[in-house]
Amino acid sequence: MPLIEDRISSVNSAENSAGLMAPAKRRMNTVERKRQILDRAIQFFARHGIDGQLRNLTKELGVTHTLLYHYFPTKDALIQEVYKEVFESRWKPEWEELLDDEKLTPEEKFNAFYLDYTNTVLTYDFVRILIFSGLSDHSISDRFFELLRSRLLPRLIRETRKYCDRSTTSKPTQRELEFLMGLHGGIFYIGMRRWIYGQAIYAVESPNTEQEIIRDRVQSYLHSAKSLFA
Amino acid sequence: MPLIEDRISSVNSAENSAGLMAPAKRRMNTVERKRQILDRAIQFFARHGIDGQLRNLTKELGVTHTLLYHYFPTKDALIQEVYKEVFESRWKPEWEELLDDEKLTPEEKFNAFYLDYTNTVLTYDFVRILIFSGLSDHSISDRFFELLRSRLLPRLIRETRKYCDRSTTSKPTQRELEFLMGLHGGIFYIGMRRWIYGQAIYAVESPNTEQEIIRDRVQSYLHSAKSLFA
DNA sequence: ACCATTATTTAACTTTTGGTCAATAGGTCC
DNA sequence: GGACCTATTGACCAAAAGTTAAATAATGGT
Repeated sequence: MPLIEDRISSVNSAENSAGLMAPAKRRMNTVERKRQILDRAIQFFARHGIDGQLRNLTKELGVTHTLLYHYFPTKDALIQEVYKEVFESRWKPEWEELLDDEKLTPEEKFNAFYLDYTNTVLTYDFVRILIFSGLSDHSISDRFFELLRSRLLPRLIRETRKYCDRSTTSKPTQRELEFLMGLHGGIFYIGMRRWIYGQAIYAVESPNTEQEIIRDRVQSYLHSAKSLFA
Repeated sequence: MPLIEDRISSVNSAENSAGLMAPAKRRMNTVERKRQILDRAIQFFARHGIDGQLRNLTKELGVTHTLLYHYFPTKDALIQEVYKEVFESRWKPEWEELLDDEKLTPEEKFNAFYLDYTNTVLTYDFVRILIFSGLSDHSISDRFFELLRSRLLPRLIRETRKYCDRSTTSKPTQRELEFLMGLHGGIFYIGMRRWIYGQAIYAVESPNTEQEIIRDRVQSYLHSAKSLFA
């Protein structure tokens, strides 16, 4: 199944055009090499899925596939580390602080949060790996949604209610949550279109447009919440 | 990578409990068998992805994996037919008629359309296969979005403008389209949560809830469009 | 009942691919 | 420069998985 993005320039081709001088083999120190492998593995598995072949991954690195086993006991272990890395490096605890900030209005919080969320989460690597995980063993997607559910959604609902001048004490209703998921999903869908379906979304080049898109939707969400849950 | 949904009961086990009587082997006629294979293949690849193994697929069918080659020249050909089948069987031309119906208000159209769209497109098979395709060769996702873009979006924008009492002649702006994609993506996200992330969405059992969810979002969308694009 | 047809299976081949292990060689320390 | 450490490789294995070809056995027609 050829990937559509497969214009990957064979990276290991440090092949000196002369074709004579020795490969200039370099020995890396352990931690550095492991880091390098992990970084490449993230991109690689994001692109080809977890069924991507180790030999192809290491080709990009310019080493033999057996070298992987010096750093990771098994392919699955590598993938788990990829998952862990992607997952842990993308979740920002600051989001919670932002949403709890006393000095911001609900609208400002929504805008700031979703703009940052878009730039952090809606990346090629993250979106695709999240979905690959969801399609197979759920190992990241479950963890990610659990954080979303417990840390972010309650705060977002609370801010929504604040915006509507409603009491923030009672438990969020399903209807409120679903309405919020409409906004949230609509924004996540930007990443889907961009990194799964390969659609050119204007906002890639112009952060202004992206900001405008989010602002429109947030405003719509909050405004409608007011009349829906009045 | 074990699938989380793997409680598949081995279907071929028509194994008579006695364990004695002959396998009662049946010869199917060509078209019938091909149909059967294709149907199973859709479910199978939706569940396991296009990397699912032919031997496992045919095990579900109770035949040898080599039998596939009697009906399809190669695995890839089978997958292409699966794609084609899924794609063609799910797109409803009636959607266009519905959106063109003179007797319905924009709001009625949006509600009716997205309710039907949800029930038709947001199925296990379709959502997963669409995404598997998007992750690899884009072979269905491109075609699907092209239809969406050319057949549906212009009509939805037109209805949005009608709702806002605006002229429907000029070309849709990016901002309008993006705002619409917010609604659209939010609804597609329902399918994502359900069939990719494996979240229990309330609406599965209660069509009422689902209808309510959609109605809320559509109303919000139309209402906000009025003020955004006034 | 026999024959031709073809759906289906059996056996086998090939390539791919994760994984092992002993051998090699780059780097560092003395 | 020699010795030691270990990053890196090359040869190899076994299981997995797509594919082929010949053998087998239902089925339908006469």
